[in-house]
Amino acid sequence: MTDLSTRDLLLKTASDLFRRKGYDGVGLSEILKASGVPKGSLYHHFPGGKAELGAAATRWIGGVLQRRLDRAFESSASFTDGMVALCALLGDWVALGACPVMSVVQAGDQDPQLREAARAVLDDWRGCLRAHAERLGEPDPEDLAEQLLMQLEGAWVIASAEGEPRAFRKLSDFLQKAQKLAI
Amino acid sequence: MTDLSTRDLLLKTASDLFRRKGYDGVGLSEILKASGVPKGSLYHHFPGGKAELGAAATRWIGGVLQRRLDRAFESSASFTDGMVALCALLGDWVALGACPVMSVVQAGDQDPQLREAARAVLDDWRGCLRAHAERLGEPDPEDLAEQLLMQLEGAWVIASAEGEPRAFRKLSDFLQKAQKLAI
DNA sequence: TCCGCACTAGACCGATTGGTCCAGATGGGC
DNA sequence: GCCCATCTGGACCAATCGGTCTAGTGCGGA
Repeated sequence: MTDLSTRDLLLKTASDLFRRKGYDGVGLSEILKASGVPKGSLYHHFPGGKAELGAAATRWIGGVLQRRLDRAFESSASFTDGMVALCALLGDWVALGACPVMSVVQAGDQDPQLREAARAVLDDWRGCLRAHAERLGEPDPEDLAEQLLMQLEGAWVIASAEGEPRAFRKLSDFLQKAQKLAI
Repeated sequence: MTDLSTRDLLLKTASDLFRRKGYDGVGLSEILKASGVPKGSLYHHFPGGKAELGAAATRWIGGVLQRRLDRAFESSASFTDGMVALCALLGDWVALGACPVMSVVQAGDQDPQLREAARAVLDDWRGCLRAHAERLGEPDPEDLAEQLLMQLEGAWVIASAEGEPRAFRKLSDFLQKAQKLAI
């Protein structure tokens, strides 16, 4: 662990490419070329090869995004405000790629590591949403977190297919409208 | 067009495999072996190769699923009832593979046909939901369709990651709870 | 100074990829 | 009976796949 940079560079490059093209859509050679890291280094840091790299990259980018999620909610006065901020953020990032979970789930058939990494990221995000819902005084934070995770993932799929953040803007509108009705 | 069976067999086999493993996770050889169709026939029916087959298979399975969607709503007294029936159906089908849209969106980088097919399927489904919402007397069918499409896609992603239909059951519960509140 | 370990660098491997090509089978219209 | 178009069957191709292996590099501690 003396050299964080090579390992982290691989994680960042790999997760970028996986999110853009999907796990099976990216070859190791492409990751190596983009990162400038030779093959020997990859197999030194990830002896399990592509599958281990894929699982690690998924968890890594999952953690990065979760920290952004936390920040969005911490600077918001209500849960709805936090969700609106999050939608704006994810909308701006549509061009950077799809949801990291979506990028690896279908490759879970080949290697259980990948499916497990995807599950773990979803669980973390759900727990994170639940905690903020509870903190901001929402009733039934468990169900609210589940429902919003669903809507976020769905918006991400649609936005990726359309290549533009329209779906996230729509979701943002829905949430604000629902809040107005509740007041 | 004398022989529909070979072409249709290819479409069915390909969409099955693509939904299970993703577009880039399936090789042509696997499709050919599973269907028993030789390579020459594939390139006769789909001169554009894998991309054309992928786009056609996506639209084909999209149409099949839309017909099931229609049936679920036609035998329901309210929009919520239709959605609940649809959730049950999709929940039972989780093992059959992910959403066909999700299977090809990320491969849209390689070939625009695939992205366009994914968009077209989403548009069809959205239009279909909107029509049923309107027919069943829902106010603002446009937005309702959009929101439910989002939730369905999100539930599908989560259910695929978890390998079980829990997410669809949750979505079903949410919709029924929301209906009770509105009454 | 020199040893030892963590790491880099990339040549090399067999398997598989998507794609091309053509020889043959088939069948309906003349 | 013949012919042409449609379709099938599969050999063959270069390129790329993920993975292995080993020689070399550089640095920290004894």
